Amino acid sequence: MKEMRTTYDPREFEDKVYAGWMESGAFSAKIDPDKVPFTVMMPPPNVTGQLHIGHAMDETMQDIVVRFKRMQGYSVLWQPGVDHASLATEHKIVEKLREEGTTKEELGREEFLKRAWAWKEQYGGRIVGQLKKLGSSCDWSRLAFTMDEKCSRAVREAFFRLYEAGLIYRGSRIINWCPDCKTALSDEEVSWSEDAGHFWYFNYPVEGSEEVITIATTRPETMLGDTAVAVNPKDKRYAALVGKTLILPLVGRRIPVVADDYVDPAFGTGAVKITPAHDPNDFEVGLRHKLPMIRILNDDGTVNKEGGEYEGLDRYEARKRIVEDMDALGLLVKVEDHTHNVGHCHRCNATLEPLVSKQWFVSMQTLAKPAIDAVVKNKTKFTPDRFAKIYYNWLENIRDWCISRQLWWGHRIPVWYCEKCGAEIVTPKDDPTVCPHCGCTHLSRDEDCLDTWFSSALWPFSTLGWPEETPEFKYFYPTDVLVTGYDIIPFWVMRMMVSGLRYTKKVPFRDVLIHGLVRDEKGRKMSKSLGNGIDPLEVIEQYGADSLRLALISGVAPGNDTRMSAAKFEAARNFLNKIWNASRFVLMNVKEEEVPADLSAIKLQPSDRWIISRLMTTVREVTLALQKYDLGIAADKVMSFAWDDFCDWYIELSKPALYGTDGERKRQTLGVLLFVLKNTLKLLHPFAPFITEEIWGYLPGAEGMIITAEFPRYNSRLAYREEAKAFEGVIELIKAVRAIKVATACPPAKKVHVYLVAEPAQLVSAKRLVGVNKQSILRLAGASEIEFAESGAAAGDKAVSQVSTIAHIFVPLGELVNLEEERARLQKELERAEGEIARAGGKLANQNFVTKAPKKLVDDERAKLEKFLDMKKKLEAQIASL
RNA sequence: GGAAGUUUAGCUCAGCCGGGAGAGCACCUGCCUUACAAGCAGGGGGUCAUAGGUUCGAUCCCUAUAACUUCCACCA
Repeated sequence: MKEMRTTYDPREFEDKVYAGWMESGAFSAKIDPDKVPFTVMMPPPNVTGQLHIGHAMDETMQDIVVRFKRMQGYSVLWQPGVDHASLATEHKIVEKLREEGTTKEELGREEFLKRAWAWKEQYGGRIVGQLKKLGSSCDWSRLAFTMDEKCSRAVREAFFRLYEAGLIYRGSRIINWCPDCKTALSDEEVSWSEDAGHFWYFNYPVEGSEEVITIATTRPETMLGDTAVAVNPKDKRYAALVGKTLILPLVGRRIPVVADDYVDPAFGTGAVKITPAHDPNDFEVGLRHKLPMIRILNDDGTVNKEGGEYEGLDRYEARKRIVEDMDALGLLVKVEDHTHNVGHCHRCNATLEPLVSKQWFVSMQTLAKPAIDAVVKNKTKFTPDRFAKIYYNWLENIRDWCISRQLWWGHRIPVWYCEKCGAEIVTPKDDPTVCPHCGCTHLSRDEDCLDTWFSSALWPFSTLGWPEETPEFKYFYPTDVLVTGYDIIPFWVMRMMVSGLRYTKKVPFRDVLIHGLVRDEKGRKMSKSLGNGIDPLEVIEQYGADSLRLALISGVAPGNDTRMSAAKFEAARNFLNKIWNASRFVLMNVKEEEVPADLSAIKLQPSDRWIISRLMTTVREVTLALQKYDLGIAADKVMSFAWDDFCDWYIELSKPALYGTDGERKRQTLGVLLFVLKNTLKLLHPFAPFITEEIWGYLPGAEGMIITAEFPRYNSRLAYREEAKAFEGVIELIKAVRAIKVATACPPAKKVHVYLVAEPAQLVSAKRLVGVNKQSILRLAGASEIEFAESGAAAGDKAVSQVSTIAHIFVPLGELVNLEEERARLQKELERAEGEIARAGGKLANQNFVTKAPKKLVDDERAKLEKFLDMKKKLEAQIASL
């Protein structure tokens, strides 16, 4: 047998262990009619992205669930994949081109796409390697890409179906435009921030009079596109002006004064300039009053030919010039500081321009209804369920989804236009060559791409081959659980639900497990600009992947944000070191011994039954917690069992047997140690897969790999309830003696003689329990001898005592005892007992409690009262004897 | 303006069905006890944000208040 290294060093084996899993085929999903499928779709990270701590948490949670289910015997498919991330990726490539001194327009579409694919090839594998470092047990042979053939086919089909149903339309709307990325963005892609700006007050002269109307604006340059000024119909100040015509300064355009409820008379001057082409509200006003829409900006944010003399200026330059010019004309009334919410591009952070533009939209309202119903009817459940409310909130207030992007990297919109008759042609599969309306062969394809999320929305079934009814689709769909952060609900969860129900008539997943954000130790979001990001790969390098995983889930409640710091990684690493050494200890003692293979061949001692009982309780708790996706609680239960019960108690208790002369007893104890260790490792495996697999390889009689071993099952025959409870008395006894020694400043190395005085009724069982465990008790309590006596007098005058469940403990400490301190200590004990008596007595004196509370509780209180009354009596006697 | 969340030990956070408040870290006291000092043993520390209510009984349920966080809306 190989020897384990003396220290836990994850770098030593993690890569090797992962390679072993890959080789074994343990990750590969199989269609097995005899098994129940369990499917998880990995949220596809950006293909050229890098693993960050948020991914690490998301992946860890999925891997825990997947490994648990795999060990439970399900036929597991964890489908991995990567996303083309249209805007993010294109943005990076454009950046690179800029560094090279060129642009995508100069390159042209074809050449640009070549560069993009090359970029994807260069960085596409990076994230996959990083996921492997983390231990992700997904089926890599099925690695999907949102732009691969399968997914593209699904995108095409989905678009076709929606188009045919009239749910995709093309129209002019105000959209969020990023002048840097030169594309439209969906509402969800806008990030808002409070920016310091100004409020400029301008006078617009009334035609044919000396009168003026004062408006206020935060974006003076948009006045170039003004086609009206609006006031509230109830506003008496302006009533006379409604219907009059204004002369738009600098431009000279004649524009009307209109009355519209949209205007708040109390805000600003109560008169609003209306720029229908550059503001969503103004757009609505424009529609209501049939105002012209004049777009004044080019795609790059410069003023277009509508701007007259301002043409070609950047929007901010134009703003400056216009304010100066208005001032020169005496039409600038005043300037105020003003902070307001401004939309920014979530990719490049440029200030967005709302502008009117022709885009493709999906009408969401009819699609949203089934998605709401499915959650109402519990076909899909959110964990924690409060996120269902967030989900409803979104879907109930949904607006149409702008799906076209002025990008090249992505799924090109599958719409062709006939150059002759102008017909729109959409086909489900093959590209059209002839116009079905006029027979013309001059067709041109729409230049734009689809929003990345359009393909992501199909992920749960496009990866399984939909629209084909593949065996995979039939077996693995619908999927079981989707794990993602709450920030992705509107982008992704919602849209998958909508598309899943629309195309497959089924919910795409039965459970949605939502987690929070990983923050830094001060609770701040991690960001590049703050430089407070934690690189998961560095953590893996320093502490190992298992430590990272444990740190990410322990002590975290579902859906809550969590703070990460080196302290947490260290704590996790320390725990794993404990496991490593405990295993090493067991193995060191096994050596050449013939250890019984299973429990039935072992004559179990009280301590054996106690640890097995604790193991069973833990198995039940962990299984339950995992089924409820309470991963933090599950990890906590395994860890405290492993450390507190197994390491600190059972291993210590077992030492006398291991170091003793009774070979049979030694082998039997080793049998129990191995049994408990194996089960502990299995319980721990979903959380810390590497170390458990590595140790598994050293264990005698451990067959195969732990990754495919069966997850421990609760066995009621091994629960040993009564015996375990009785054994707790031994633990209490040991603790009591230890406490006495510390409290009396007895040197740890000095062994004490312990006398026990038991109640006659308990004497026999107490003697048996103490007798069987005598050597362990002596060792753990630091005692030289332990014996039963008639009374405390046996311990002599200067004895210290403690009341415990099994017996009243007396320890003679001779000259070491400081009588004053001992009296104070006992007095404190007495006060505690009296407090308990008062509490229990008070409760029992309450007639309402006695009659209305459950009988068991009342009985328990009575028992407690008696116990403490007895304790009080003994303590008083002890104090009196000092 | 709408919605959700949080408030528990010095810090970070757990706490399932209402029935004596928990962990890790930090702190204090001892220990290099032949698996582990990344460790062992013992210990101190909490009006469970505030005020009401329901209940025999509330950290937990209800109402209100306060503080903080996040998402949505986006008055030019």
